[in-house]
Amino acid sequence: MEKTLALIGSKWKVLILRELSSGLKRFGELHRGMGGISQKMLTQQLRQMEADGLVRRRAYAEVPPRVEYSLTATGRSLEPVLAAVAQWGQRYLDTQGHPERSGENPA
Amino acid sequence: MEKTLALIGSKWKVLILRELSSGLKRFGELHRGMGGISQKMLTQQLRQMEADGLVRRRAYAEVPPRVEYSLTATGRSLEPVLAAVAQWGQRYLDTQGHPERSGENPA
DNA sequence: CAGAATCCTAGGCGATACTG
DNA sequence: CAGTATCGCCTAGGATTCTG
Repeated sequence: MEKTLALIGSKWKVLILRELSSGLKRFGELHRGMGGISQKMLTQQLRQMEADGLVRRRAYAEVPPRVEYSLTATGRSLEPVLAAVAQWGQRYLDTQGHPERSGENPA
Repeated sequence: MEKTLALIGSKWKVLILRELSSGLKRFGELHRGMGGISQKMLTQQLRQMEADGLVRRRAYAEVPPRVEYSLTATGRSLEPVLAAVAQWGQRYLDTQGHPERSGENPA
């Protein structure tokens, strides 16, 4: 539980997961794909996720460097969980948008 | 999704949720129940969760102050989600065996 | 292009003291 | 007992620069 949170508890990790769930991507692609993250952060998060076995990194020793990232099986196995979280969030926002008078605030 | 993480993304919130899932508790009880949290943090987290509609706070204007916390329906609705997360984590630890990630918490 | 190294700042969070 | 207010450390994380 706390372990899981440590693995994906940051917003960046979740965003990376989402980006990569649509398939393999290069570093710059990833970087551009999710505005607002510094490349330092991106690199750092990716490294951790790689160490945690969620992401696979494939580097090609070419002159213009090319590094591709993709989800491992473990990483993909998170999708249902994230979906559950997302669904709950959706419902939460929904509920909060339609407040029902059920006598919520007693005395 | 990000919204949900904002609501429960911290380890403390999750622990509070767990504590309260076993029923209503007083402040000090909560405080003792989950070692390692400062009362400032506890208060702060509780206030946020209250504002987010996850927790209900009931204060009694008595001479020895008594404040009781419990989960709202919304808070309880998180349980399945948290269970899913916990289950995934359990499986992860199982699969990975003993995942010792370096740089996590150097003693 | 991908990333490592450096610098620097806001603020998260713990510890402590005070109050009703 | 259940907070609030204050101080101060520490590190997360952004911006910038350099390299292969």
